[in-house]
Amino acid sequence: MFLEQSGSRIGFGEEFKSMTINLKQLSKLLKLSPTTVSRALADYPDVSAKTTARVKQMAIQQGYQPNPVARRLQKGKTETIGIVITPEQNYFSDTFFIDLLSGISNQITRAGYELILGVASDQEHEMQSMRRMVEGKRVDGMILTLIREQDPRVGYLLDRDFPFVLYGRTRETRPYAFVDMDGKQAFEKACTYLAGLGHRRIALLNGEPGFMFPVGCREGYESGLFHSGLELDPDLIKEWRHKDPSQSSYRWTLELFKNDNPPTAILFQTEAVNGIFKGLDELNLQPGKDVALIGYDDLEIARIHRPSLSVLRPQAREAGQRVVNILMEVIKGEDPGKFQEIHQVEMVI
Amino acid sequence: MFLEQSGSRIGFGEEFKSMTINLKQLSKLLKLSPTTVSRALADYPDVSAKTTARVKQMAIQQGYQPNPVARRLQKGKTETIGIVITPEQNYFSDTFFIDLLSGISNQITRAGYELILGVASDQEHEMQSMRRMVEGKRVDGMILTLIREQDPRVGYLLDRDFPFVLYGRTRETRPYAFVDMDGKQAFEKACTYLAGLGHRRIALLNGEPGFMFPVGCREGYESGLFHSGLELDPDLIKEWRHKDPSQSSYRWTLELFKNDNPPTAILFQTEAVNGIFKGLDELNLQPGKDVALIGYDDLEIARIHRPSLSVLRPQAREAGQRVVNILMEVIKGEDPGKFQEIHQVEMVI
DNA sequence: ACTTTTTCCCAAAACGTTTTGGAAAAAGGA
DNA sequence: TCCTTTTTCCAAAACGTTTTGGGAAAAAGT
Repeated sequence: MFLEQSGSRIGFGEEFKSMTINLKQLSKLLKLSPTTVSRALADYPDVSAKTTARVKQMAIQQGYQPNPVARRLQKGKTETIGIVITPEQNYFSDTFFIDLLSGISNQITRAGYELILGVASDQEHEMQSMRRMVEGKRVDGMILTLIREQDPRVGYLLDRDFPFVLYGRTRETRPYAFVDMDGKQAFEKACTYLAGLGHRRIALLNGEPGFMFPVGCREGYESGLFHSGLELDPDLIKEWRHKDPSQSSYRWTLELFKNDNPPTAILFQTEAVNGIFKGLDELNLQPGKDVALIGYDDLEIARIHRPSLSVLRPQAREAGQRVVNILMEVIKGEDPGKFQEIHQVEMVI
Repeated sequence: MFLEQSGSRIGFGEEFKSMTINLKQLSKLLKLSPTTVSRALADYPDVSAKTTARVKQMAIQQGYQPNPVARRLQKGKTETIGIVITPEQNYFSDTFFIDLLSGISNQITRAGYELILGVASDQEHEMQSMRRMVEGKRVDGMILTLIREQDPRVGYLLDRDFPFVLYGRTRETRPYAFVDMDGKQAFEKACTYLAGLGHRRIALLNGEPGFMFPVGCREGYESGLFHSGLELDPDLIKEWRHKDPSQSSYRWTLELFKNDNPPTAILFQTEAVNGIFKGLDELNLQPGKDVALIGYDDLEIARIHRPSLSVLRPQAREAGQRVVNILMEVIKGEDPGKFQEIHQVEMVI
């Protein structure tokens, strides 16, 4: 008996392949019209509770899954969201971006949507990839990250009234939806904290101008200095370049300590971390001991250097989920201007 | 005159939105049947050269793009490839994975296909995400990365004869398509190189068992030792864990130097790099000077520590392109067993 | 001039859903 | 009993392509 049962496993592969049941086939099995079956599965009230139950049971038993392509055609939606990333900018230097992506992806799946990914080597290809998605009717909405102060993508999408949400902000007068981290508040908090510890020479190793995020960071830094009664010294502000974050931040670190009155603390973003460590190493300065460091992002390197390093930790996963929820509303036709969120950033000492 | 022309820019936004021309509308414009227009655009020989040209010109002028959803329904293909990544394993610690992804994405776009991305938090969700894609008829093929020795994903896909290609290898007797890096040869080369420099105590900080890649690395390491006439010392082989590559490799680094006869060189993969540096730092050992290091992957940290560090650099981008090309063949019905490629890895001193 | 071939085009069907606009049957109200 | 309302179902159309299976006109062959 038992042997026979397990013997039935022979030819299993074939069974798997035939598991793609049609709506029509399913309705034939149930002796109902495709219409009724479709409506039963969608819980329409105009099909009796009894048949609804019967239909659903059979659907499960037969492993029926509606063909998404057919549904999309009929519904006139792609049920798809697009995102384009660029490798030249070190998106992936830490868990931060993958956390964001994780939040985005999971929420999209929960909505029954798909996430399609483009990888572009530069700004031009980035635009090209996005246009393919938008003009090729491949997505219902776009998610934009790593936003520049002047970002042509935003104007492009606004011009054709195409749904999108920014992770970040840009300089644009027309209303648009975004979720942003409060870099200003984070850097202000960090700066004030360091001043409270007695630091009088606090450096900022900031991101490249042109991108929006460093703007807020600098504002927060300056505000933090001001509220702590410290003077701003332009020599303590350096900007690493996106092309080579490590190299440039390494050089700027060395530069900072050529100063007659060198810094005792450095504020920075993720991308600069390796360069700074290399620089300090070369100068025989102990991070966290000779120089206090606070970085923006849940830095792996911070974790392993714990407890010598504090971090400003954005809730990337939650932000990603919000971005998707907002995008769904915008796709439904809600006014994008209603969705402008600035999330607080936690400081972990 | 000119003023009038530029005046026509008013209401441009509306024009953009109406730019979605239909095949039917296009054919009406051309006074042709949709059939002919469709066939003209697809370069069928049974439509005259003259009309083909006329159709194409009008298509461009009107910005016509065939609706991909409709095409997919008719063709019975999704024109979509799926990939699932998991954040817990540090995919993104270096440019390596983004390079691979970049190669994959670009080649997929070139084929007119789409790449849909799943992000799974663990092995179970990884499987779940893949099943959604496969059983939900959302993709024509899958790409698998970070392969385990025993990988349930491979069995699953083989069972239902679903097209897929591995980046990596697994233990499976049935034939399947893969592109793999020759980790064995790479580590053998590196080990031999170090021995040639006079190193007699070479350590291996290897990946977690359970994954396939470290298996080859270890084979190469042992083979390299053997051919250099060096004896294998089990105390010089440590394995970092995927859960916390930095922490575990940091601890193992310290452990390695507690040895009465400590190593003078370390071989490792990307993920261990931060832990090793932290460990060496704590031991006051200069990387590249007191201890020779060779890492697998085009490590950013290696680049900034240049020239103190050598690397084994996989051609990730090219590999990604190959994976896609192979997958396309498999989708067409080619025998997957024909496509089993092992790519050489370059050593950069 | 008549047949045969070639060239060029098209109407209709199909892909698998969902939505629209009823229609039949059952129930309720007088 | 007859009319109205409610319940429950369904046929047909639609979404925008591509493919199938011709068919008419023009060109070529005899």
